[in-house]
Amino acid sequence: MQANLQQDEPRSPRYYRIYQAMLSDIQQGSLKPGDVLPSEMHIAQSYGVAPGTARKAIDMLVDRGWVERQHGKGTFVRRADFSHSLARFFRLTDREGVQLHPKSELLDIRVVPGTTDICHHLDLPDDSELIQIERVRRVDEMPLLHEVIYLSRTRFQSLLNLPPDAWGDLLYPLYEQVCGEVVFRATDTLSVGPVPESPAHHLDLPPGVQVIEIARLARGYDERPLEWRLSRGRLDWFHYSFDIR
Amino acid sequence: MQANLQQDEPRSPRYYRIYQAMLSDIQQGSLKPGDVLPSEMHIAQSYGVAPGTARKAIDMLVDRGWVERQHGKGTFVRRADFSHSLARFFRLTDREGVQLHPKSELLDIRVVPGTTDICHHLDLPDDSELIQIERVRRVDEMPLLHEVIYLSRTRFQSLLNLPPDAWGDLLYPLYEQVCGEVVFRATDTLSVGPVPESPAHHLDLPPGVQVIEIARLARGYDERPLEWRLSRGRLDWFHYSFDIR
DNA sequence: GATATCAACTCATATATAAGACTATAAGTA
DNA sequence: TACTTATAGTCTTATATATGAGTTGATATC
Repeated sequence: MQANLQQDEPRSPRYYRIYQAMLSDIQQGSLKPGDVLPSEMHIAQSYGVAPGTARKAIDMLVDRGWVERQHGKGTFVRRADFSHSLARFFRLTDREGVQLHPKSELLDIRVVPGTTDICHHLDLPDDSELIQIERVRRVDEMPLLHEVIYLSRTRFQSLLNLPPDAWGDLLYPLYEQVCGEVVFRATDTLSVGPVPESPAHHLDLPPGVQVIEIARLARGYDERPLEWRLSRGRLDWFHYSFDIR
Repeated sequence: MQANLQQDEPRSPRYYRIYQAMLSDIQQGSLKPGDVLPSEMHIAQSYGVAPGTARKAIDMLVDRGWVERQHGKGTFVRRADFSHSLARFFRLTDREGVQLHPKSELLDIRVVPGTTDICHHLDLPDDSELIQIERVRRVDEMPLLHEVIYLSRTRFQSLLNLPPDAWGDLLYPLYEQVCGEVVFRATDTLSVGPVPESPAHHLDLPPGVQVIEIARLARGYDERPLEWRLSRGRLDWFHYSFDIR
């Protein structure tokens, strides 16, 4: 798991080199989500540094969202949670303020030849075969979002053999259980454009009206792109807040 | 500036109480943007703690954006910079990739009776008088954004006497120089809606078409609301990206 | 006068150590 | 059995100290 510190880089602080070494352990998969790290004392001893130095390296991993500390128990590789990601865009609470979880309906799954730009997003050769998944997300039977999802066929092959009742509301846990691919972070890009006919139909909208477009590129622990998706939703439900300083 | 630590709260760490004390100095204005903090050694001595404890308190201020360290010089109260805030929403680079800065045209400034919701945003009594400013932001003469800005009349009175040529492209430096009010952070809320007639005219759009709406609440160092503004812009130029994990 | 050196101050990195607080398990007791 | 207590392991807070590195201004030298 750990090795002695290389002194290849001329002068970077010890805590930074330890941070890089532990990050590499996580990215290469020798430490998986949920795994416990060695204790701070063990880390310090195995790298031959003082406890404070090891702790500062762990601080960096915590700040960047790679691991979580639990007082009295240990430090664990963090599993990202995207289960509330739609709540950023839509008011998903009932009259009592309780969180509502959108339901998912699988419309279609098939293998398609990848377009140039999607393959480019996914770091794949231009003509790679992709798995295309079409879904509708609903709250109280009201259609909220139409999603088209693209995955590398070679990495997600086993999704194709999945029985229909195995598809839950969330995809990322499925990716992990069925394909062993774990999403660590994602980049969402918002824009607005006219809705094509098929999404319009599932959203109960006339084709061509403006909808919010949420393009997402999801990446694994090794930063490699795993999934690209385009979600479209009604504008009148949409809002998004964020702080700047 | 500093005082001995109160032990009012039964058990919070020393570094946290020092953080709170220094934050209070900033929020109350005894430390202003650009001011240098006492050195880490001085802070440690004046609070009677070890240097590492004082440094951890400063770490918290740095992490939260209140101060900035400069190696060899000191630690300074940070001045927030909103001059590139539009670049988050629109591609503001020319063909060589150089940043373009939108120009501002002042359309109107007047005193208006505040509506209930705007006064509520600004933490003012329901019928307070407000200063209303109307502007257009342009890039290469192309209208990008129409802004309506609301300020408390009592706090921003001196803006009313400002000669037209004193208005630059950026408002926040003006607020500071003319009114002594400094913006520290802001919350932007994105939505989409139909454009009223007056903004439509200045954006070269037919009234009623959908536009991006950016509602901003800007706050000072003491967290009190200073400004509420509603900006509207063409949808076809708009996009916004962010990371989630 | 122009340049180089030094000294004092700053933050940055690192060590070694101690005691507190939280968790889980094992051992003891009623 | 059910409850309490001890213990070992973990992260957390805190001290005291030393050395490195960047900045600035004063001083010395050419």
